[in-house]
Amino acid sequence: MRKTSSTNFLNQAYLEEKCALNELIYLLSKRWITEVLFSIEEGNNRFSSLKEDLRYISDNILADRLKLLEQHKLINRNGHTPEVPSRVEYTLTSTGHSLSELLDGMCQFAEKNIHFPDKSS
Amino acid sequence: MRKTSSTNFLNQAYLEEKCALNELIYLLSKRWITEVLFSIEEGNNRFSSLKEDLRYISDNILADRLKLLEQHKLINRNGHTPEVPSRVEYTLTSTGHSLSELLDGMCQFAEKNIHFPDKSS
DNA sequence: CAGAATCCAAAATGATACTG
DNA sequence: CAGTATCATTTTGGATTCTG
Repeated sequence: MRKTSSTNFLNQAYLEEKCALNELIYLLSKRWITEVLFSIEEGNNRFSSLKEDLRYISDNILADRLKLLEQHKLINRNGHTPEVPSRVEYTLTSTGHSLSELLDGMCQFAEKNIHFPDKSS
Repeated sequence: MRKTSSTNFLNQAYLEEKCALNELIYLLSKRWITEVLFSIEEGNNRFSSLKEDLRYISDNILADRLKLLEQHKLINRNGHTPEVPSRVEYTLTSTGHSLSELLDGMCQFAEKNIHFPDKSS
């Protein structure tokens, strides 16, 4: 739960309102979220399959990221079949695919242009 | 100071090593950093000028972001003139300009394609 | 002016145990 | 299988005070 009165919170809100870019970056900055997106794109569309692919992710984080991606309409969640117990499938939406392409571009940019210093700061 | 032994840290390192994209996103996710970049591009090339433009930023954060941008060679820091006391100027490098353009593209994408849910989670 | 140092508040991550 | 709940750890942001 977030405190809606802190300067910390207010600054975040101010920046997100100022430009949608900040909200997109805020989403992407959640750890593992791009990996989850890519992994689903590669065909890992089950919770367990994703967990296996992203070895070091923990349950609650994966669940949270899936929820976030779904809320932003980047993935679809198909489940709720009453017969089979808990069989859920995730797939990318068209927006999800677009984002994935955008990220590919960013990745190329990053590899070409960004010089990464040592992290001794 | 970060603990280099925590799973938290190790996962971050793992992701950054896996793809430069994650390192770029990690940089961009630092609050205010894109605003600082844009503000410098718009001609605010002094510490005080930036502080004025980005009303709610605090000194230490601004200083930290400038340092980060410099380390990544996205901005130049011209100062150290012994005559004038503490007159420092910041300008974008060519990579900084490229990044700014990339971010413009991302911003358009964000405004068009991303559906932002309410934050009641 | 352009920060650096210190300290506290807040948020994100992750380990573990549990559930329908 | 696909999560949820709780808790502790780690990291980040920001207010304030100080300095060459």
